[in-house]
Amino acid sequence: MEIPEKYDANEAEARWRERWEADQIYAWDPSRPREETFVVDTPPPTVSGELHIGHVFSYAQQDLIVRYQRMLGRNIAYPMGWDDNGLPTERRVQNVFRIRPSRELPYDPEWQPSADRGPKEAVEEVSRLNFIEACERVCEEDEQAFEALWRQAGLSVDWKLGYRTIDAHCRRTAQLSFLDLHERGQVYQTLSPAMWDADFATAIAQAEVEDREKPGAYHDIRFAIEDGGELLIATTRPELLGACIAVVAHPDDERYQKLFGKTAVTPLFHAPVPILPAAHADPEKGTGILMVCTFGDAMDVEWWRNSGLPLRQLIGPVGRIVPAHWGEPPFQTREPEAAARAHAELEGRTVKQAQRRIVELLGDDGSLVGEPRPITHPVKFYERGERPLEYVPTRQWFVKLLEHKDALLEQGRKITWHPPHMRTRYDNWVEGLNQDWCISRQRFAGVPFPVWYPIDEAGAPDFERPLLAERERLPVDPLAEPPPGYGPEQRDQPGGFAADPDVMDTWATSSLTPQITSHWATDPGRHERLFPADLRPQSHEIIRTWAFYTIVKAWMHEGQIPWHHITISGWILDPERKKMSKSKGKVMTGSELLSEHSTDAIRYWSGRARLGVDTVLDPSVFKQGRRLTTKLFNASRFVLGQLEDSGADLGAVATNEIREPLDLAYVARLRGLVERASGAFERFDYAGALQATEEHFWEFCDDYLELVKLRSYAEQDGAGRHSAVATLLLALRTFLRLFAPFLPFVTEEIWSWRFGDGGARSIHRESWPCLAESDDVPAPAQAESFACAMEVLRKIRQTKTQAKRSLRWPVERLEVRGEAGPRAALEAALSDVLSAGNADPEACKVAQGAAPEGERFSVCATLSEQAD
RNA sequence: AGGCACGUAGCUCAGUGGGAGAGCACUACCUUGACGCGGUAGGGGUCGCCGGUUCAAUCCCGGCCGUGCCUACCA
Repeated sequence: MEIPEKYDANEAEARWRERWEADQIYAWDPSRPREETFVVDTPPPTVSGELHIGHVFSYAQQDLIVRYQRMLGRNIAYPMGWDDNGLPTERRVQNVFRIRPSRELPYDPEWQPSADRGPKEAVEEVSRLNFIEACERVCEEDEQAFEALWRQAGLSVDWKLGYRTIDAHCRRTAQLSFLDLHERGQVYQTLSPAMWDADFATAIAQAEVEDREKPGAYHDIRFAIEDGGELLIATTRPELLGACIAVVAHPDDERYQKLFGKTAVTPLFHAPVPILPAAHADPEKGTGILMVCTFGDAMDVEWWRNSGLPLRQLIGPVGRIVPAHWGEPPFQTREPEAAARAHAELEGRTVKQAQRRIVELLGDDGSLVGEPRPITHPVKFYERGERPLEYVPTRQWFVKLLEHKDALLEQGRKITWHPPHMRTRYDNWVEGLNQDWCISRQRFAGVPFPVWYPIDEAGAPDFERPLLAERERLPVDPLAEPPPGYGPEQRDQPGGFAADPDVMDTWATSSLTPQITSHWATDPGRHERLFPADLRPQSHEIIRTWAFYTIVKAWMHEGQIPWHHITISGWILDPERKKMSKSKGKVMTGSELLSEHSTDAIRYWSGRARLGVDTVLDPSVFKQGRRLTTKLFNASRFVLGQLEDSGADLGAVATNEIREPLDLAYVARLRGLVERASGAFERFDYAGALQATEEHFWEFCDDYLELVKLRSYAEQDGAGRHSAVATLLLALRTFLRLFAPFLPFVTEEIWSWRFGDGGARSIHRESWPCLAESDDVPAPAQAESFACAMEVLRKIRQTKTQAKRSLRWPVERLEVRGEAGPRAALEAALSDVLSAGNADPEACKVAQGAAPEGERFSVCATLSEQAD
């Protein structure tokens, strides 16, 4: 095969991508047994339209491990899924098309989403199904972009194993999971205050909550005490005054002890509320006495639950103040009319607006003492939300977690974490759980609950007796299909049924990715072969969601761990050390960087980064990768060129012809590399393998190649030449395969020239280098020959550089002094040293003598007056 | 506030109980018989600070400082 002079990475990479796809070299073979299989539980990226280099970085790291395993001969099951459920998708669709879903509107088959509607036009309301269609359309476009990126990045995915979390198979799996957990008593429904995002108007789970430091202010508000006197409440949420159900202070707080049992009266609303001791009141904070509202925070919820006091819900599902009938329970008041007047001022306002207004009212009323005192404090947000969470009493489905903490910690310990300290994050999360998993979302684009409720003759749904779908009929859409035993005309009729209107948390589906790939729901035989998976690669911020929930599900359904190993990638940081996905301004897309620097160079950069370690985006590392690629190309060209140019039959040289002392010593080094790189990969330490390989490769080029260059193309076709060529070929075959996971394109290109039969045998299906390949090469008598030869050659080079001569400049006379041991090792390889240094063998003297501290030889090279 | 991790050359990062390293950047030189998308040589670091263990500490232990993340913190 013709060996090109220059390497055109973009051309070669495009060519090999097509070839690999055509040859299906990454296909999983369903006929091979479990023990030969390596199953990857690949992260299904959230199809949200953002494509940045951070994605490429972490997915490339998985691919390194996968490619190593493939070269060990494993049958790889490496799927790629898309997570197109959930709020990120809905939000994008809402913004792109400027539409809002409505539960009331009927489906309009003519309607088409259009991104061209200008920002000035009103937001359009569309039916649930039209909205879902728009979501699917956006996802499909994004999925194509992602797939193109993954292909460009050289991921060795078997695309036939792909899935989308909204496809029928995934919906069936998620619904089956729900039914199974229901049967096992691990899910329950309850009507209680749930953490609520007002913009999305849905409940969310603890795992999706994050704290943000926000400015706020203490407002000191005067409450009357019914027997006379008053107290001062400090609150950051004056707008919840109407929701106040009690006033509490610490039981040991002497300032307030005498008030316990009395009744306070709120300003504006004149509501009588008990003054009670409560352990959670901190005497140091605010005024030491606080109002309990329904609901200001999690503490309020917990305290209310145990108090038996009424629920005065003020904040509605869209984050505005709802109507209230002051004077009627639960809104007891001493002055109904005044309370109603105050409430009218707030009703319909958002929380923020209501706060501003009530502060004015309290000021006018004389109940606000002094000016608000600004503070910053942590406020809980839905991680993708923009308004602080509220607590809204609603009916939600939960998966039991709190009673299983110990078991879940135990499951975590059965999994090998890479790096190990990442398990601590899992442990911290499990230990800190304070709620069960809320899995229902009051949204649209997601997997519906396979549940209906019977409606009694009075028209009220009976939530205690849910009607569950039959397993064989999954997936179902309860909003479109009737439950077993009912007809469609009975929907929402007395004596009929009502569908559960909610969809599941996106994690309720993505926590099943191992079972989705294994076809747990439909194919027990395949499940047996693919579950548990071997590897879960992911990033650290979703340990508490994806890793955690996946462990939960595998344990609840089958008492199993979902995978044996979990690898945690670090983040890519921009030059300001911010996470790439959060970078502001212009960020180069992954595709741009791959084209500019070549995929191999970008993968090299990924491979350099250790698991779990955040990495700054540094183009100098791309450059290093590019340089390595070029060097590999050129060195290979030289080695294989020896075979091409030769009149002699060097194509048949074999390892058993390796006899020269220098070559034997070099093969010994190469064997050390194979052991080191393989050991590193076995520990999932691809970066260690790359580092070892790269170091050895540069040594191979700069030192070994230079030493044997002349011998390898010596005029006479002798044993020395055969030994050199055989060693070069062994080394090249070894390096190419050691680099193949990192640099899949250039290694394949080179492999195809001679070893791969023009690409018919892909390097990616060759076997990983092993010691047996060089077992017929005897151990060197002088193991130090290579090191000694290099030391002398370096000193000759040094002399020439200092004399500002080229490296081929002839050496007229060479004197080497050293001890007997090193001398013997050197002399075994002396002829190679002399030819590499262009020194006259007749004028070379090696003798007994002292060497400088820490070195073996003292070398004196006298350069010729003139070049040859 | 607790936990985990990190702090090594100007930058990005390896590393080990005994010699401080790589790439980039920088300096000088080499016009190359695989490679100028190259090569050779070189300058540059009290390995965050303070203690301890040890014959010996950048590495092990303790404390401190700084950075990042995880968890907690809404009156």
